[in-house]
Amino acid sequence: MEDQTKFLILQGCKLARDLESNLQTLANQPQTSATETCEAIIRIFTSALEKLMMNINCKESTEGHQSCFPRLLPDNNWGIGRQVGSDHQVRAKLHLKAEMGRGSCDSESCATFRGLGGGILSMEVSSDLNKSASSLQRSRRRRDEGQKRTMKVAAPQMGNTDIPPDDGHTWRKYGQKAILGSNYPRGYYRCTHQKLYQCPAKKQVQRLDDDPHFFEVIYHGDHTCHMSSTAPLFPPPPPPLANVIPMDLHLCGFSGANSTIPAVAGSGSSTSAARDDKEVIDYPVADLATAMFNPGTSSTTTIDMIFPNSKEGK
DNA sequence: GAAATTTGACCGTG
DNA sequence: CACGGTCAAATTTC
Repeated sequence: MEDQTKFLILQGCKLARDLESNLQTLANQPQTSATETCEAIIRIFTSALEKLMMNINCKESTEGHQSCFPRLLPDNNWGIGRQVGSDHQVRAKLHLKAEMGRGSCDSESCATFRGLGGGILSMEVSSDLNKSASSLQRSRRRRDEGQKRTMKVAAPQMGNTDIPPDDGHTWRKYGQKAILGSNYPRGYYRCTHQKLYQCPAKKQVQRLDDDPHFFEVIYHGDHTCHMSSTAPLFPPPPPPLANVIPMDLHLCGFSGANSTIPAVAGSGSSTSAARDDKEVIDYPVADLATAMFNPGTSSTTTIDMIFPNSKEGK
């Protein structure tokens, strides 16, 4: 069993122990607290199971890379990803396949959880450090050094549906391109504070061809501008062991710099602690935050928990 | 008037 | 040479 899988299982066990120890407390709280914690546990164990299954499939089939990826995106009632088909998605898929093809699947971190309230449905972390240095020399383009994180984000169904949900940072659009084979243009954003703080963070946002309700958001580089934020949206490149869970935990980053829901993020010490201490998992908070940013997404479970009457009146 | 966005051009990579 | 990432001038928004 690979380290990441062990890590997932251990995290699940820890969360279960926490639930056990806090059961009396939770019993006196709204039922959603226990429910969400249970869901978080299920999510973690499901991810562990997926990774275990993925390993089996990867080892069973020499061209089994193809069987790896779809298992990461099970089409179950948790509403997570689907098979992808458009060109750019195929490219992303091929990228992942290539990465996964190097030995076992743990050469990359790839994790998909339930919709987390309809927000990020899947996430892929990849490092391009292995690219040849010769391709990084000139000033323009192909400067892919550093981490690349791909997220699938549900588009808001209210308000401006043309932009993905706020991720807690301020971005400045510097370009837009029509992408061959895609129906929707790709937007290029960099951190607003790029000049002031030499913040290298960038992101690309593109609506998915086969599911316009979702965006593919690709992040490049980490924020070095932590102006009003107590912690970066994404931590420094995590050690391989910590790639899966912590990255999802940084959904808490949605309550970062310019968050509109500080109260939620600050409702417990676990959110900020999670950034520094990977022992702490706070999926419910992430769920809450994401759900609040995505009030009308396909995964209504969490939002329904928060606002039982949310279905009506929208 | 500053900041953000738009958009055509430029340029590197494959 | 096509494609895609970035630049930068023009335009819009606040």
